[in-house]
Amino acid sequence: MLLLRGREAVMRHFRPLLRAHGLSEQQWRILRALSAVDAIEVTELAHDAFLLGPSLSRILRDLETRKLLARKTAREDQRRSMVSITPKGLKLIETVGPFSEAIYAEIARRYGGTQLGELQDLLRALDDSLSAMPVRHAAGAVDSDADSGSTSRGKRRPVKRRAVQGGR
Amino acid sequence: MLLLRGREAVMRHFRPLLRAHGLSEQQWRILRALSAVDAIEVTELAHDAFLLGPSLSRILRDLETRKLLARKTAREDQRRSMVSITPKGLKLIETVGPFSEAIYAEIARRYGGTQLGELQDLLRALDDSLSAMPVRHAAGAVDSDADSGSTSRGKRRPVKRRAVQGGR
DNA sequence: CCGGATCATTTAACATGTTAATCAGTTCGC
DNA sequence: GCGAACTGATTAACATGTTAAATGATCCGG
Repeated sequence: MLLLRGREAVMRHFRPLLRAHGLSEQQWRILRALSAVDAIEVTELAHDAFLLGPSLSRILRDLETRKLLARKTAREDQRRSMVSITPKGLKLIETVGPFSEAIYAEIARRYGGTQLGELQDLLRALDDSLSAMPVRHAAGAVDSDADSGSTSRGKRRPVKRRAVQGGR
Repeated sequence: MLLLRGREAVMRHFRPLLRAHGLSEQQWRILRALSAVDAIEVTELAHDAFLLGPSLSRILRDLETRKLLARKTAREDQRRSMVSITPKGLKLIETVGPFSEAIYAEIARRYGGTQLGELQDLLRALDDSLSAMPVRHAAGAVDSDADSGSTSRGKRRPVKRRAVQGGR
């Protein structure tokens, strides 16, 4: 909960800037990630921008339409699609970047550089600790009621398919 | 970004448990908040569970249908709606709670109680620092292109209505 | 009173999060 | 080579996030 509140407290200061340039946080993360490389696969980009495939897929479609990035399928493996930022996208980054950095600097100034560094260290350590921790699968949970509602989660009708993925 | 990753690292361990009992994170936060009070107004609940009104409104509708909570409009002010948890909701909390606490304890054990405490302190301090910081409104941004896309944000057509709300 | 302002909540509309399913391209065993 | 299995990306379906608008109730100044 504190993590959620902390993130919101930070983003509250960046959102107006991004919004004024027609960007969402996610779109900004994508363009930033792209600006650091020449070209990148979609899966790798999803990792870098911390987005799930479906979200990324939709946003790429939009940003491609807006000509902020370009895609071309890799020649050696036609499943892969290589994404790269366009000059127009780069220009946008260069326009917004300084303002973003100014906000970041102001946050660091208010919060204190030392604390900010400590916080980052602790967050990285948290990530490391928990990535090594196995996820418990809640065996034996009963869930006697999850289907009595009208729009609750987990209500998709099970399609009764085998768990394997072959047979497309 | 680190805040986002940190939160995801934590929630990854809770989600399977909640899911097995037919609950989303948000629904869990709502029930937890309700279990701590007798009855509460929607706006106050939104604050406690850190949700925006519209999200809360939808989820309340669902949880009410599932009989995990109940609503009744306040007699002194019919705009206000008082929300309270039902016995069924309480029972669910009591069922899931111990497992949730076990997961939390395991996280604390792996990460270290001292670090966890420090992290919490730093997050609270961050929240405090930034809540006192004014939000800059990005005056002068040009946004020459935000409307060239097909599904980008901020593209709702302005309805050209007066800003006042009277006249019903 | 009464009509405009304000307040609490919900609805609307669209973007994103999330899981499952689909689709197309590739790999591998035979 | 060919078909089953696998992989990368997208689509589908639904929940939630987010901003604006609508709705109904209360307040308040004349």
